[in-house]
Amino acid sequence: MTGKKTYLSCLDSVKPVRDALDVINGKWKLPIIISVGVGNERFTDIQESIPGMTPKAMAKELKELVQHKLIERIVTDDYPVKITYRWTPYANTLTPIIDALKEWGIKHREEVFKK
Amino acid sequence: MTGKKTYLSCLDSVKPVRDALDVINGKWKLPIIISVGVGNERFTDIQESIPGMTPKAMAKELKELVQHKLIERIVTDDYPVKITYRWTPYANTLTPIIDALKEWGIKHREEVFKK
DNA sequence: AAATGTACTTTCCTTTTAGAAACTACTATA
DNA sequence: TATAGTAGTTTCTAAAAGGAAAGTACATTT
Repeated sequence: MTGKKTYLSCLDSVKPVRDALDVINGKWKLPIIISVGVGNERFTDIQESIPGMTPKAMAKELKELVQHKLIERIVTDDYPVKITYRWTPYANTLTPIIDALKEWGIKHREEVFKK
Repeated sequence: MTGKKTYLSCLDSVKPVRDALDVINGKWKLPIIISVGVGNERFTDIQESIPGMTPKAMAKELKELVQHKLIERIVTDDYPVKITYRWTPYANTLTPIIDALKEWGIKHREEVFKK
């Protein structure tokens, strides 16, 4: 008898969820996306809009988001070179995730306080 | 003049999202929740249903999920003591997040391959 | 000339995290 | 008696992450 593999497969769900987490996991990526989403475009603005985030963390996370084509870095070659960050159209596909997390977070806070 | 704070506030969204991430962030927490959700109840079954997860990682993540009351640990005192893990009712509130991540993950994989 | 703003990078250092492998303790089974 | 299953823990080590502070390079403003 093959006495192994008694568990139920859940890879149909686990694999795509992990694919998603590989892109948006971490403390800062979604906050950065949110901040850019509300209209912050400059490095310093984005960074200051998220309490506790250092420029080092910003630079690293932002690079990964640009690589994943969720945010684009735009260099405007005016005399003082201006750099702005914007949502790509692809970033819009994240709104259901952001909304679900936001809603859950609000309810979870209530849940924790009422206990 | 107050020449500071040129950024737009996004804390209304960032704070709850961070509250949510504090609970479900990490590589293994949602996979574990999914695995228990489909019916895996035993430590070894859950662990083996998620490729790459070591028992050490399992034990750590599972403890945190129990602390956050998303999963309960049930000790059945039969002659060989039996330990099972189950979803709490509260875990059900995560399904919108899991669904959103799963759907996005599926589409993202298509997106990556087509390029 | 000095100070300020912008967008980062670099350094230093400490704390976490991650993975492999072995180990424990108990029970049941061959 | 030896092996296997269950639910983890322990040890070791290497890699990664995290935070504070200062630095860079260039341009504008005062």
